[in-house]
Amino acid sequence: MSTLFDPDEPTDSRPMIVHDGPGGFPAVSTPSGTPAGGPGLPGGLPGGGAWAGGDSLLDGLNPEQREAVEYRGPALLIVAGAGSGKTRVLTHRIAGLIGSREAWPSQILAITFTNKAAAEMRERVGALLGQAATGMWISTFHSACVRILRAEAERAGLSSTFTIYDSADSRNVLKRIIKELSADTLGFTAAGVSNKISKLKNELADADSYARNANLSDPQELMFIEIFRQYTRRLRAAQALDFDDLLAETVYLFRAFPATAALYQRRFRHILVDEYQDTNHAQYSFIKELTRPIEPHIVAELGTAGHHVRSLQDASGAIPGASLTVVGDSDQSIYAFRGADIRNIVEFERDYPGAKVVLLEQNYRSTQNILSAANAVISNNFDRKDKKLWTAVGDGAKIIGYTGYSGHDEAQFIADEIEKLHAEGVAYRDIAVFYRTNAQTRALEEIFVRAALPYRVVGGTKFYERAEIKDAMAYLIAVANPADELALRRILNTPKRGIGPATETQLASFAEANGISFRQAMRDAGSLGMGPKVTGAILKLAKLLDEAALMLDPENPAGVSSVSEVLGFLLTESTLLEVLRGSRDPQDETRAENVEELLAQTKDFVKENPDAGLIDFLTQVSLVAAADDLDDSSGTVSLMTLHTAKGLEYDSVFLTGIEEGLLPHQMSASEPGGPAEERRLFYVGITRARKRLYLSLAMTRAQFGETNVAMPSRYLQEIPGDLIEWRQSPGMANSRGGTQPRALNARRDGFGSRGGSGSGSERFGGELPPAPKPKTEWANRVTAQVRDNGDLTLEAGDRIRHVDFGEGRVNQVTGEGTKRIAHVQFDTAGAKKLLIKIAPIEKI
DNA sequence: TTCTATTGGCTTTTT
DNA sequence: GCCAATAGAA
Repeated sequence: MSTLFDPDEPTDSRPMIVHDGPGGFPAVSTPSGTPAGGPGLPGGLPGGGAWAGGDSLLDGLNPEQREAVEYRGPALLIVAGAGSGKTRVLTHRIAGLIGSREAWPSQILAITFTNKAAAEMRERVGALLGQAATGMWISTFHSACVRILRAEAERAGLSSTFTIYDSADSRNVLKRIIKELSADTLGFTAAGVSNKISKLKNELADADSYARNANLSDPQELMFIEIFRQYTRRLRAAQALDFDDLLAETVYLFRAFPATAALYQRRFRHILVDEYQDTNHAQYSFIKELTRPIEPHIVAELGTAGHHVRSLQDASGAIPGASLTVVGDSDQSIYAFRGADIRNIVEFERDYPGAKVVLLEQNYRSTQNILSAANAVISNNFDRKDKKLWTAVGDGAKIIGYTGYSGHDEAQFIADEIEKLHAEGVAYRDIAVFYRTNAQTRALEEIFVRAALPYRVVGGTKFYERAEIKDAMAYLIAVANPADELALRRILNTPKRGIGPATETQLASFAEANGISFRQAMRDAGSLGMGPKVTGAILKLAKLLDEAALMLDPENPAGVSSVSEVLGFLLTESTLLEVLRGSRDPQDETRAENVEELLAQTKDFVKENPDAGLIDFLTQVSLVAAADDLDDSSGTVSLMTLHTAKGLEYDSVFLTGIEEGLLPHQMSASEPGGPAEERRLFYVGITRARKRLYLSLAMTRAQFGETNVAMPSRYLQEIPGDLIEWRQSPGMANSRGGTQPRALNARRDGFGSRGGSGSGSERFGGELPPAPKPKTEWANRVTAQVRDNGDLTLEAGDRIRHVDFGEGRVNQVTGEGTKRIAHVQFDTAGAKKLLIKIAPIEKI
């Protein structure tokens, strides 16, 4: 073990202890102590010699991957097809930079889109380097920005305790503004405005810059600008930033204060960005600012301020821009709707002249059949660089296709197939079901619950979006950031304390009239002349918050309490938990459990981050994403949207709802480039599968409680027919139950009539789906009502009748209480597992 | 003020 | 077919 000098934080230079890592990191200190990156350093790794134990970083990499790991220069673009091992390349590249002593860990900034990707990268770099990984910034765009903004809050004109508003919070604020301005009469909705503002902020526009280019004679435009202004003002007043502000404010900060930017430009010498195709303009600018060279006079300033600059300077006294590595695949760009600009990656070479480009096309994930399907689909997108994924692992199983009569029938097929796979030894955790819209989960969940299939929905209504969690969090936010009016209003009458909207308005106008904060107005409620009961309630709440704030005050002689202690105090004193527990609404029981879960989470947080405070906890919660809480070790099938599936992989993948109107989605049709983006989405879904891929659709789809006819997706015919084995093709599904006359359908030309290769005529049975009549004869019709069989007892040998599957014999009963499962051999429908409590069955 | 009943509006994807 | 917002009654 030895002590190395490391120019760690931009504001101070602390020595750092480097331990011998398990990988045998050589703890040899360089007396000069400056492996500072940048030009002038010898390229390449010192012959793998930096790696004890002889296992070179390059072992097991193909030539292109090696090149991507070894290349040294100002800019590198790695075009990485799906499953081509890009995370491996990135982590090895980072490990190489550090292992060869070209860079200190603290000089590395690796950016990903999700916390999960960041965690995985951190873990893998850690495995390669051991403890030496400490000090690196491996984080998402958003958390990197939060970190910078909190550190530089004063410069940015913010409180370092600023709150982060999620989209629901923003919409709440907008809703109030729209109501106050009566903008709803002009057709403004909170969601619509929120979208537009978000788009503008992603383009680094604000209300003023937008107003400059707007047509001011248009009342709609004028109103929008007014809403935008008010919104900005209110967030400022509440010391709050929305998601888009985090990026934009950081860029503004860097542009306004070159010396502040220089701190980070000096520190981060190697910047790596994952999923570059999904960057929007703000994110692009953030990276652009960070890689900007530092001018000599600012370098001199830094030097005088005691920052370590000498070894970084070039002949002119400037510090050259950091080296930038970006990884991406324009075929996997699926966030254009959120402002992602594919040009960022397409024009990278023009943007960073002299950039090196490495192409990774060998796929290590999927079988050739899956890749062929993916290639075939994506090749229909013109204006793309041709790129063909290939693999050495062989064809593998065919893609399985299935057309259900309804969404429930489709779900039943999936449940059955999953059980089959499981019986063959595929673990549940290696199976995933993808869909385009969250609404599709309903049918899947209904069937999965009945089939007693262990599953979990990734994303969807997230834990932290639940009302009761937001309530509890609002208490914490109100303590951390007293300026946050939104949080205060939220908890004002939760739990019910008799403070209605009338009182709320009174408080707000009192605050405005006297130029005090809402919180102060609450403290002064006594002088408002309201009823004693209401006044008392307000004062009690204000006192509670003040007491909680005191618990966190570093000046408090009683010592500083932890986040969990404060939350526990707030929950008890506010009686929030007590009220939920005592409620007669059965759902409140779950809500109470959720709040208790939150409390448990704060305890874990405190344990894992002993030095972190309330603000750190709130930040972490604000930035967790859907895919982040994905627990790989859990033995459950994962359900998620195609969007959250990006970056993940599973042995067996079910792509559901491959129908017109769903994929491509109705809404995308009107947008320019919409259908192409939807195709990429389909491509992303296909390429998640390692061994088995299932494509399923339904002939009718319930939507808004009405069943509508669904047509096979146009993308389906782009897959060569011989790659798919149809268990039930759209044509077969259609001809079920005899030959009824077929309705001519608009999409006829797409299917069957086109001469496909080989099995072309097989593909959809040659004909198109008719408009199916909602008949009860369909298999697996599921009634929406939740059945309750009460304490129906079954045991092996019993015969039962199932609404859909007919009669069968119970082979075995497993599980306990409400989770008892009957394993039934049906006479005609085969073997099924059923959850006894709710399955539509009766004993005979 | 709070609880209940009814309506209306809605669904694309998310850091 | 669900949720949230609204209106009306206690």
